[in-house]
Amino acid sequence: MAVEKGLSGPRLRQVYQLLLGAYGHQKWWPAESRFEVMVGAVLTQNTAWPNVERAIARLQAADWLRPEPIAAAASAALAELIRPAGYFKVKARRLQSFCRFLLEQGGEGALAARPTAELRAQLLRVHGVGPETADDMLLYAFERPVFVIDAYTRRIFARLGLITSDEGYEGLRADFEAALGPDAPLYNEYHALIVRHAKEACRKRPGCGGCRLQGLCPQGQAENALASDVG
DNA sequence: TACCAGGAGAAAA
DNA sequence: TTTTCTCATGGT
Repeated sequence: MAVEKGLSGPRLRQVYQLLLGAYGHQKWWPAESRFEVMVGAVLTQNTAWPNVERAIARLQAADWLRPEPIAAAASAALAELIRPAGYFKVKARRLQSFCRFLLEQGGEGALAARPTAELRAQLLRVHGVGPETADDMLLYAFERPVFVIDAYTRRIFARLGLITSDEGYEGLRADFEAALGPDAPLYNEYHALIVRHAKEACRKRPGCGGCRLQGLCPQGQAENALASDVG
């Protein structure tokens, strides 16, 4: 199955169907509550997910997986709990900023009642919440039709020749959303499949010979297969 | 031992 | 305004 060139709805849906056919539904985000999704979004910044899971488990064990104790904690104590996620001093400050914002705003319910654009702008004003983290929260915690552009998305779609690797975050997000139309469940599944595929391909290194979707492989070794699929 | 992983903010140019 | 630097653990 060849993937057509250019970022358009039919082409994006073609890639989506390839991924869905290979991996099935991913049922994301891997969390038990909206708050856990938001905490995970901060902790996963530039960090592998298994390390985030350890940090979340430590928060849970301490009964700190709530905004109140995190907001009120000594930064050093919080940092020690989330140490496995890396960048623990930085992320402790970021988590506290976010939890204080959440409490000041009246909690998750109050945020959930706000229009997407307004909520996104507010999230972006919180220390430690950048575009990708805000969009993770909007899509996975608040089920808003916001497409998350992460390193995996860039790598895979650049490899396919559908985007260039240096496109800005906001422009790229707008392009994906315009091509697919507003559809939160689709964005949810699509991003989850992209991450799944990137991890799947990574496990196949070196060579990716066993990758089930060579034409979408994010690894450089599969460029020949990619070219034949896209061409 | 060296490199990379689901960023973001601050400082420097 | 844009680019570079810093943060840090754990797995491969």
